[in-house]
Amino acid sequence: MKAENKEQGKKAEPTKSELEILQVLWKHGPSTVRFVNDRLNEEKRAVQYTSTLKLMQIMFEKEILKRDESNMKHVYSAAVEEQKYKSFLLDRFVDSLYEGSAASLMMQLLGNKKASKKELDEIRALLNKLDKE
Amino acid sequence: MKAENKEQGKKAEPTKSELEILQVLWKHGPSTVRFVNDRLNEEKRAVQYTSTLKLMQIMFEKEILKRDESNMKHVYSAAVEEQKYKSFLLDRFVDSLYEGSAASLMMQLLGNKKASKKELDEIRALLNKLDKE
DNA sequence: TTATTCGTACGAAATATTTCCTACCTTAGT
DNA sequence: ACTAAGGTAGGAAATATTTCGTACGAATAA
Repeated sequence: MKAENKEQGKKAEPTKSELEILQVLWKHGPSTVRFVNDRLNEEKRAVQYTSTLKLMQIMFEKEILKRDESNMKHVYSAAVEEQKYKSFLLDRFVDSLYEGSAASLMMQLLGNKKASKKELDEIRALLNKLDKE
Repeated sequence: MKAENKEQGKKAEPTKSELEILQVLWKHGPSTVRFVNDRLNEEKRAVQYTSTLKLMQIMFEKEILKRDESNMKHVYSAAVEEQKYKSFLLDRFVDSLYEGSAASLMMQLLGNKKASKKELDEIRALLNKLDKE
């Protein structure tokens, strides 16, 4: 983290660990460190309580998380909106890998056959909807 | 980098900087460090020659890059295939942000209106093609 | 009241990534 | 032969990220 970011509280690139924490908070809503840590240990990997705490404190300083300090058990929540944030990450991903062409990315996804028939139908429906607008 | 990875030459997560170098090599084919460094300075940001050199040497050790040492000017190339590698990164991206649902990602992309009419048509064509299979 | 439990804060270490300095070698030009 | 230009290698430092140990305060049970 550059000093610039720390001081101005700019949104920085989330690291893998930070993203894991965000996912827990988006999924379960405002949570204590203990809760988040438990979820990480259950769903991801072994990690000490204070490691999770520290990371969440850092994310709070970076303004990626908010927290309610009125109780001893601080309750954290994502300061960034899930959809907006994912859009942002997605755009950056598309830019860095596909030079900004969303279609290229989709082609690749479709080519990967990662989507089920039902999903394909949903996509087609959405395409048609976009067409009419 | 874990010792494990260094010793076994496993493919590790590419960092932002590493990805930039890969992009240059994918785009221009086998290149010298000088060439890659020039492209980075032109297209991305100021960076010293030896920084690029070092990074490419590290990537070589990690087996992300290959190199031809028969001449004094080593010629580097990507050891990973562009499409395969991007697929791999894309899958990981989908897994980490959309719990593996490619359709969710596409919905979001389409919702973002990042695709032009022409691109949408291409996508529809691909969808139809997949349907017939 | 006392001890145990559970919380936060903070510092430091471990790990990873990125950058640059310096040494030295080879090639090309004079 | 000598010098300049440009190459590689490798170490060290700077920066970033992640993890954990320790200190200590607040709540709770005995």
